[in-house]
Amino acid sequence: MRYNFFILFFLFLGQENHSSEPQRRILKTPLKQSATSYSVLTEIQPESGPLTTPPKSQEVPPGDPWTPTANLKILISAASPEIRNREQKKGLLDRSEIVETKHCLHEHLSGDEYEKSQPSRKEKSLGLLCHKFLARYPNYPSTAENSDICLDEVAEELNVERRRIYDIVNVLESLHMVSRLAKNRYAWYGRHNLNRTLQTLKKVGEENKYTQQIEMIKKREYEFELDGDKNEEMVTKPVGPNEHSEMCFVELPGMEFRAASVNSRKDKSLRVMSQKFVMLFLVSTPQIVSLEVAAKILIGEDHIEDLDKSKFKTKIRRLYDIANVLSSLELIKKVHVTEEKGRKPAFKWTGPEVLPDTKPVTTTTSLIPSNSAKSKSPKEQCSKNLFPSRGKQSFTRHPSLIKLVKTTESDGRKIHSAPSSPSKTSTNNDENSSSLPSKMAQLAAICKQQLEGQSRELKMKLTRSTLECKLTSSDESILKCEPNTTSSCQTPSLVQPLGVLPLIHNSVSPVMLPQTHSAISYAIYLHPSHAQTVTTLQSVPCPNVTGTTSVFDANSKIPFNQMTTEERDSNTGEGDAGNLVAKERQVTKIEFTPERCLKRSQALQENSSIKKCRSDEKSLEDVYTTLFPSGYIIPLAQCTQHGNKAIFSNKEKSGICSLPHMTYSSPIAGVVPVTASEFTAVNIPAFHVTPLKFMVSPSSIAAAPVVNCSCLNSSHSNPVQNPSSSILNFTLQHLGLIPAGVQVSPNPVLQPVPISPKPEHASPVSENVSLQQGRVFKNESQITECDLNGKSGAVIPLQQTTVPVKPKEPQPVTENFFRTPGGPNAISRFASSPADSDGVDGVSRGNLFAPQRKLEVSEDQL
DNA sequence: ACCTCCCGCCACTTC
DNA sequence: GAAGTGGCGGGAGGT
Repeated sequence: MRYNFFILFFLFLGQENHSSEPQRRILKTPLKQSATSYSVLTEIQPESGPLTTPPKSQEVPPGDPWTPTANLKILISAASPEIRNREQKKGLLDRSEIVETKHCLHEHLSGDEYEKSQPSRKEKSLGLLCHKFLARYPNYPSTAENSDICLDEVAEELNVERRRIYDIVNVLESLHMVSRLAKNRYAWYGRHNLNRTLQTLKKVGEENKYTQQIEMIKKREYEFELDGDKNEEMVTKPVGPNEHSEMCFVELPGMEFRAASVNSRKDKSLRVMSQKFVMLFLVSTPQIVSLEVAAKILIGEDHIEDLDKSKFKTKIRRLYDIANVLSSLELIKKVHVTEEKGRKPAFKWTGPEVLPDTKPVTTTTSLIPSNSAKSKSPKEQCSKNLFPSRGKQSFTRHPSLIKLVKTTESDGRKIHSAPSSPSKTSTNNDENSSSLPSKMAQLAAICKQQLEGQSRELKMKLTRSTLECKLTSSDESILKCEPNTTSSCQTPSLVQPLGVLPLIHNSVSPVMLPQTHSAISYAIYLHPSHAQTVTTLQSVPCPNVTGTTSVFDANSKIPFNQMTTEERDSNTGEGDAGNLVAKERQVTKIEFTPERCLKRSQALQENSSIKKCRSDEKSLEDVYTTLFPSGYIIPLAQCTQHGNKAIFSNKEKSGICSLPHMTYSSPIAGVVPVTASEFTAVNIPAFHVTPLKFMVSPSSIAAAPVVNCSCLNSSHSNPVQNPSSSILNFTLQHLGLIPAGVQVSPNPVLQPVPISPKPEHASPVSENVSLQQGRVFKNESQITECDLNGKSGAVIPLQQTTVPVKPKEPQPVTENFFRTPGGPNAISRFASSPADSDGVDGVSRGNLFAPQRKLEVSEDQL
């Protein structure tokens, strides 16, 4: 009997692989293209070897799924339903025969054998089941094909409970790959709608500020690490403006749910979770999301009070379910991020790059986060203005409202809906890869526009605007809120509601304080964790990311540090352009005022052992350099060339840019008071991975353009060339600060030993990382140069907050930052140590204040 | 011990 | 009331 199975299985394989047309016609539902089927089957039966020799189950060591016995198991579990299906239709077998076959199998095998012949747990996984499910249908079904899915049929053919099919279908539904037609029946759309859906999800995710939420969660995790159990509630506490939001299912026009039952459970359903999960990937850079963060965000959005462990576990379970299906769709891939805490499961987006939707009307969802309308902060007001035309903010998902609108639109849209017009959607994202040249051109244009606009703007408002605000100049939509942003940046009295504030900061942002309090200009560096990092790997706040967003376009580059090589590779081309707009937008949302910093600091650190914050403005005056729990106030005048020199030389010594492993330091910093002299004295290995953010005094005009050149940097095609240097010169020339043809050395000090990306190249880190890092350091150099040139601009290590700075006077707070291996004393040791030959150590040592998390991303087979 | 996630109970919804 | 859906969490297989 077992032989019969193998024979039938081969028949099955042959049919699948060749996928003959007659065969397709026989089936009620369209078969997937042979390629896919083949891959699926390959997975099911990969190189199993001599199938002609039926294995004896006893001889096979258990546990190896690809042993002969495993083949048998697979045969039974996977092939049998298919065989039955096909043979049924061919009239060779009927159901009774199948049953009989199974029965015979059972009889022929002993209890133990039969037990072993049963598919293992793995072979019954949802992922594999989903593979089989997907193999039944074409990616892009034609309209001629009958794409109805009968759940009963499928369940029977796949030999699973219908319950499992629901799991799959629900996720597919969230991507609009299927839609429910009626009881027990679904329509298969394949991937026709996928790109639209992803675009929409990305947009909604951005609007929902998932990036910031991720950021906050990571920050809180870090704080939790620092402060122990005390802050547990903070760690799990939902964050962001969406605390009270119940984001609902995002629908596409023409894809509305037809069953009320579905609608009634939408809010909790796997569908919504799935969409949110996908959103997290789409708004993250790199597109890696850990289950933990995802679960927290999803929980946070539901109910703040339901933060017990069981809820969390349940969420994780559901996320696994979703992830399995998404993995089968090849949209995500399982990876692991390794940090100090240990190895954490995460998933990496491997689906199509999702470009910002340029045609909002066609992809506008009928749903928006319900909280949108609730926001009243200036920030939210500003945010509202970003999407005035869409009117989405005015909607909440009320079924009656939505249905009213949809019913009128639906029919018409359905006519044009993707399922019936594959060619239309096929031009979308799936072909994104082919649009790279245009993307690059677009990117270049954007950068150019930015540069020009910024230069102009800089001259006019140099002393008034933050660099971040200026960066927005190229973003049309952001411009609308610029007055707000600008004024808020300058108006210390403008205090952001605490609940919203943390989410506003996408990056550590230097803020120019009006020199009303003292003659000293201050740069305030907010907590890096609010920076754009978001994207990043689970609970691995990356200083690079957090610190540089607005200045060095860290969004697009720093995250590279955290990417796997594969990811970096895939991102280099398409990612930058695609993410640029979003990144810029995020950058422009930064609003800082001293009070905000203080308030925010208070809020964030309230339960923290880090209580260093001087939360009155007086401190700004009285304290040379005032410590902020989440940032620094650094008198620019004190950030002397001297200090920078020390830093740079140190970096130089330490082989700075080396970042061989996926090792990242935490962005969390800023709790250590740092004076200029301290900076000077400190050796900062952390600079290895710490992008700089620098402050520009009103009189300094050279630095700002450099800052604004981040986009240029990002588009720079030559990773070896020092982009910052070129940009610096270009900018200076552009601004008329130096005559054309004159080249300014970024850093005379370092000139003899140009900061070379070589160390980075030597490392496993990709060129992107190297470029990024090289750029960062060059920027530092540039800043130094400006300072040297007598401009009062100063370079302030942004994440230097994460820099190992040993406080002159021991403060309790700082203790928290010396938990990293080596302890407080290690600072001096590290400081005095020569360049770290290995970038990893350098990084680790450098981040004495940060949760020294060694982050490694490994990819697993799901 | 922890990670994964299958499995099926059972509440809710629809027919 | 039966059938369809799907939330949910126990607990077992896998690592």
